[in-house]
Amino acid sequence: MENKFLVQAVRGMNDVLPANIAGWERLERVTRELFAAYGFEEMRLPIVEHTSLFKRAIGEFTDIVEKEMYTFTDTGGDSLTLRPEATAGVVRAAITNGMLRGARLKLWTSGPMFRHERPQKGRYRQFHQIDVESIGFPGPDIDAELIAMTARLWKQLGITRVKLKINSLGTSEARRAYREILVAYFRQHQAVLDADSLRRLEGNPLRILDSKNPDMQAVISGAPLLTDHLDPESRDHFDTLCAMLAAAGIEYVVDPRLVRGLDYYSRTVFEWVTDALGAQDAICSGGRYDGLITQLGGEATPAIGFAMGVERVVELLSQVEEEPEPPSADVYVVTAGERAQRAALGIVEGLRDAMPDVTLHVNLGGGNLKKQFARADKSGALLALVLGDGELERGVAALKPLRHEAGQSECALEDLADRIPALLVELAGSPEEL
RNA sequence: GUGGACGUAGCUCAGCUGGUAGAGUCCCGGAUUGUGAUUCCGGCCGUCGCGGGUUCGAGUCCCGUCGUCCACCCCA
Repeated sequence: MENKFLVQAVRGMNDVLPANIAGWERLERVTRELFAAYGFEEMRLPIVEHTSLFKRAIGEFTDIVEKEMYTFTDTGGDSLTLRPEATAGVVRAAITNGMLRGARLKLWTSGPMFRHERPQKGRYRQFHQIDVESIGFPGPDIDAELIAMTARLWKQLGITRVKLKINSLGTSEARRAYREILVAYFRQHQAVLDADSLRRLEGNPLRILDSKNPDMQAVISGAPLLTDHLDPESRDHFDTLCAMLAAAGIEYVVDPRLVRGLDYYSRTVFEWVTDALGAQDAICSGGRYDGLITQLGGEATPAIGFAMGVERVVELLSQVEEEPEPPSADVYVVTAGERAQRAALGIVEGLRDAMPDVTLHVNLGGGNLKKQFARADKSGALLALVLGDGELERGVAALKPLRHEAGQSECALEDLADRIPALLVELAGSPEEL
C-alpha cells in the first residue's frame, strides 16, 4: 500500500491466485486429454517473434497490427513483438522446422498472448489461449472434426450457454470480388453510415456487417451477402461441412455476417459465443487459412485452426460449478518440546516414504500447542499427530481426530505407517460436524 | 482510442447537507503456561488511491492523474 505507485501490476495483466486456479487446471487437464484422443500433439513456442511475421500473417491494416501489438526493438536492432495470437507462430514453426512436406499435422499449443487494448471483463492485455491447428488437411472433414471436438469439450466441461455460428468467406479471390460489391453498396448509402463504419469502408468493409449500432441495422440487413457470392468450390465445401455437422447432431446457425478480424482466413470460419459473459462473448473461434502458409514462404498447404480464450472459458466454468474446496491435509503434525521438535522432521520423512499418498503438513514456525492445534484445525486435516517429548521417550505418538468426537489415542512409532492410513479411511467415511 | 460508474483497515463495507475516521472479519495475546473449532476479555492494523485547488477546516466540494469495473470499439 505504501509503495502503491511503485509496486503495481501492469494494467491489464492479472495474477491467477490459488483461490482461482482450480478452473484453469481443470480446463488444462480436460483439453489435454481430449486433444490427445483426437490425435493432436502438443508443441511449445516462443512468446516473441519477429514483428514482420505478424504483419504479414494477420495483415498490415488490421486493428491488431495497427494499434494493439507490444512491439519493441531489441539490443541487436531487430523489431520483435509479443505474440498477439498463436497461429502465426505455429505456421512459422512448421515452416522453419521442415514439417510441411506431405504434412498431415494435428497440433495444439497454449500460453499467454498480448494485445494493448482497454481492459474490461473478459479482455486483458495479457490473456491466455489454447490453440489448435490442423495443417495439410483440405477439409471439409477436418473442419467438421475440429468443430465436433469443441462441442465435445463444452459437454465435458458442463458448459451449456454456448451457441455455434459458422460461415464461409470463400477463397481470397471470391472475397475480393464480394468486397467490391459490398463497398459499392455501402457507398450508395454512405449518408447513413456512422463514423466507425466510414472508417472501416476503406480498411475492412466486411466488419461493417457486424456493427452493433442499432441505427445501422437497416442498411446492414439490406447489404448483399457473402454467402451469395461464394465461388462454387467454397460453396460445395461449406455445404458438405453443414451436412457433416448436421449428421453429427451438432447445432449451428449460419451467420452470413460472421467475419474475422484477421486477414488470413478463407472459407470456413466459426465462432462459439455465449450470453453469459457480457460484451466479450466469443469464447472460441477460428477458421481455415489455406493461403497463409504460401504467404509466409512455405509450400502451399491447406490448414484450419481455432483459439480458445482461457480466461473466458474459466469464467464460464466458475458459473456452472461450485468452486471445489481447497485441498486439505490428511494429517497435521504438532510437536511439544524441544527434543520432539528436532526429531519431528526425521519421523515425518520416514512416514512420507512409507505412505506416499497421505498428505502430511508439519507445523512450521513454532508456537505453543494451542496455536499449533488452531493451525491444525484450519488446515482441514482429519487427524493431528502429536509428537511430544513424553511420548517419544516411551516410543509412541498421540493421534487425535479433529473432526470426530473420538478421543485421542496412542500408537507405537513403528506402527504409525499402518495405523494412520487405516484411521484416515475410518474417519473419512463418517465426517461429523463439531 | 471514446463514454459512464467507482477507489475508506489485509478482506467485506458504513461514514447524512464539509468539523481531521468506524463496524464486522482476519491476525495477535489472555481466560485454559501439553490440545483446535464455540464463548468471554484485551490488542495491532488507515499518509480515506495519488497530486493540486476552494475553505478557518476536505474522506465529504472542484480539477488533474493513476487504478478497477461496465459499455463502445476490438476480439479469444
